[in-house]
Amino acid sequence: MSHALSYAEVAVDAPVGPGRTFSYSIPRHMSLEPGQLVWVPFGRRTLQGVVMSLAGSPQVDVTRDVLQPVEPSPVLSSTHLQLALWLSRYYLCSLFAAVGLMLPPGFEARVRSRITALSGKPPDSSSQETLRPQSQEALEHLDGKAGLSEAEFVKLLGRSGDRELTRLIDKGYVSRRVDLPRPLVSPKYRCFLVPAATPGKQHPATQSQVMEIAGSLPARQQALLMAIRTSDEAYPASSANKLFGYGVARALVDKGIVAMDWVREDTTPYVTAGDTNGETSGNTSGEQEKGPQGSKLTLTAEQAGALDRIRLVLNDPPATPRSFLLHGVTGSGKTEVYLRAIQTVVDRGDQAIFLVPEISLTPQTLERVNQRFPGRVAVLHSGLTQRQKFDRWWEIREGAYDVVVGPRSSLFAPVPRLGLIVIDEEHEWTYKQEESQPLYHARSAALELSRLTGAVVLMGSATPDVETYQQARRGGHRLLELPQRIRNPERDENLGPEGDPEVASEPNQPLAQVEICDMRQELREGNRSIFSVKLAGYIEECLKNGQQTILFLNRRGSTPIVQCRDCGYVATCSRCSVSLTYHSSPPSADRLVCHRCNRRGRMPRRCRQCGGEHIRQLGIGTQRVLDAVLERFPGVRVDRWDADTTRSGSGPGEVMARLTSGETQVLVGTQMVAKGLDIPNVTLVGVILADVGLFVPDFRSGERNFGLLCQVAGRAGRGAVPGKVVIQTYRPSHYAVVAAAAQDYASLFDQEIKARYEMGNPPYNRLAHLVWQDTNDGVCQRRAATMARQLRQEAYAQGLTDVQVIGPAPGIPARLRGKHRWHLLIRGRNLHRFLEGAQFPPGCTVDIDPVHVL
DNA sequence: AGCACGCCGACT
DNA sequence: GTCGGCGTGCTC
Repeated sequence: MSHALSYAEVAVDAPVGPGRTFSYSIPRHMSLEPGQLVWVPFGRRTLQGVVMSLAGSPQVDVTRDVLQPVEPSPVLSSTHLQLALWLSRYYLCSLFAAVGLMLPPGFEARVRSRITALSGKPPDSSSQETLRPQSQEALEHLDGKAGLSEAEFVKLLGRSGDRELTRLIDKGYVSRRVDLPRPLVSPKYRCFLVPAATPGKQHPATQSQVMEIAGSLPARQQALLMAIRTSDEAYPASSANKLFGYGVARALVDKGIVAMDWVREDTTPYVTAGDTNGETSGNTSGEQEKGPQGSKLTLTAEQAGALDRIRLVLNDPPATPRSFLLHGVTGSGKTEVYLRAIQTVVDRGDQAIFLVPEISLTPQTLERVNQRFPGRVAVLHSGLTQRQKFDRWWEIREGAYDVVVGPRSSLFAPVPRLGLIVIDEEHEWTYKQEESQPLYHARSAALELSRLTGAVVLMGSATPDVETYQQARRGGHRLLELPQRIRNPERDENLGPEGDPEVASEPNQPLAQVEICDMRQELREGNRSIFSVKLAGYIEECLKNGQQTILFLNRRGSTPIVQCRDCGYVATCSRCSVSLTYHSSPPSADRLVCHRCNRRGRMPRRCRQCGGEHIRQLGIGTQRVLDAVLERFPGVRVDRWDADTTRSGSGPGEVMARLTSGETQVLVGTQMVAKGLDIPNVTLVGVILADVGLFVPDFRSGERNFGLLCQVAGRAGRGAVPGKVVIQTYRPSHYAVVAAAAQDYASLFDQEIKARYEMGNPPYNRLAHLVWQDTNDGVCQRRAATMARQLRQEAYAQGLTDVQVIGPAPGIPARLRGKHRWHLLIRGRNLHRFLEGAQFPPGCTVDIDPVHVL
């Protein structure tokens, strides 16, 4: 055989550039395969890495050996390795960071090094005097001990202890020993004893043969054999040791009479939706009866048409594109289409991944998936213990489930034959990871995974992301429209009293009646209260009829925006057309600042548009709304639900309970009340001030507010009485408000896409968002500015006229956890080619395709 | 991330 | 003169 591939290209757990691997030699008699997790030496350290590929020759002349594999066989498939490579290059993160998304939970580990004293003899005793007293003390502390962890010892050494430690090691006072930890969680096996199929190696044992052999055995072995043979269930090896003594089982195994059967322990029962419901819903009592596999429901013509088109692509592997956007109004039966598409894949022996924005908000959807595929659904969520996550991972890999349901990270579940990826509520920004590297979007990653595997992607939404919708219109996805609500709701058959957001709760139930209320007019008529005459009247009526009201306040807009109360004008940056932010404290006291390009201006005393003097910051807190309710309607039982309530005191459970029981007459809340609440007795929803949030200096604020207002409006009138919605605003003509009131996605899309085109925002350009954070504001700004200069030069040098560098500007919030933030936006048509070569310094995070640009 | 190498201010 | 600050650069 020709000399084998004796080098491994390894993605090392170090912050190195995108796609970068390091070459290691594979020692003789160690065999490695791509996808294996290994320990490798890296500089002075020992780190984990993943073997990306094997090679006949290394990248450099001198290589070091792979130390050892973490597990004997690969943990990642070649598909996942390719996906990781794509993620790393696209999102500009280290290859290991990307690979880390796909590793079995609990496998990532760092070495723990221990410091031990070297017995007595410092090589040259003259150096004894040069030791710092603190080091002397630390060394004494070490005497007679088995050693200290490196961290503890460094702490003992005091100031710049790490440097002192290397000196002590070099001089031979102490030594550092590294142990490679086993994975935090490793597979747990239980050993069972079974009668051997082939005693005496060759011939299958007949009953009499076994009895014959048994007869000649020592008494204890005979007894154990009988126990094993007569046991109804698998006989655990642990009982054998306990009851018959250690080594008895061993003897039987050695004689080939009994075999050991290692079974991976199933520590978790199959999940049912009940596991994840928590307290979010007043659930159906008792066990849900397991429905038949198929549904008795007949599909509407539209649903059937959509499903046909999906099946056509499922059955035609070369067909492209392999992605669908299912645009269906609330109640149009999208979930039924998902379920049948999944059924098609499952019937041919493949699996599906079903992504949901947030597991706790979708109990009804979970319930339906579980009913359709009883016992074949793995629900992944943050409530699982490490152990449970780990076991679930291996079960999925072994093909124990047909459907994996979960949040964005579930996309990387190791399903063996992926046929379909469903992305429910495709527009939700929880699909973008924002807190830790890689800052990936599950939708983009799913599309890449589809390219790699041929799996079909099915995205659904009532209010699609305008970028997705645009791509669908351009042929990038196949567009499926479900414009009609279905007439024959299935709630009575399949669901508990909580109903289903997909299905109208009453046949032919009308959408709530939405009214826009012009607060400028109210002011002109002398009404300075936060309630319009109309809303106040409706609340009163609602109270009188014993119905409940939800008052919604957009909290996202805690940004101090400046608005004219007479005409609704909002101060915006002339260059960026995002709203300006009012600064009251020093460096730019009483100024308006653009948080995109950092342009600054004076706070106007009069409105630029109408000359009026009622120009001021807008913003109302939940507490103020609460007080206003009590003032206007004394004695009314009013409750509050926002981030503060959730964190402290009476949790959301109590708030929910009071609302469900009908005790609460008026609920004041933020974002949290917009999603999922389904209380039939809520007949009125008031949006206190739609303008807040409409003008957050982010180009997506219009789109986002449209979605939010649509959702809020959906909270009213879910019972028998038709609902009413009042949207109060100083800008009644704003396209997002008008479109939301009419529940008209097409209109929102047309205007939004035009604005995107005019401002050069996505999808017409791609974006990268760079954020610096530092305790020192000046340092932070300087670094961002230096980088901006370099990037502009580079773009100029490469002749890329389409690349723009915007900023730096202070972030929003300008300080976060004690650190100042400055940010920079890079925009361009072919942004990726430009960013490929760029180097980003530490302290700066790069967010490709950001969903928030603040 | 660590840990080198390297170049400037305050101390034995 | 050194010790030690932390600014770039490399680790197969």
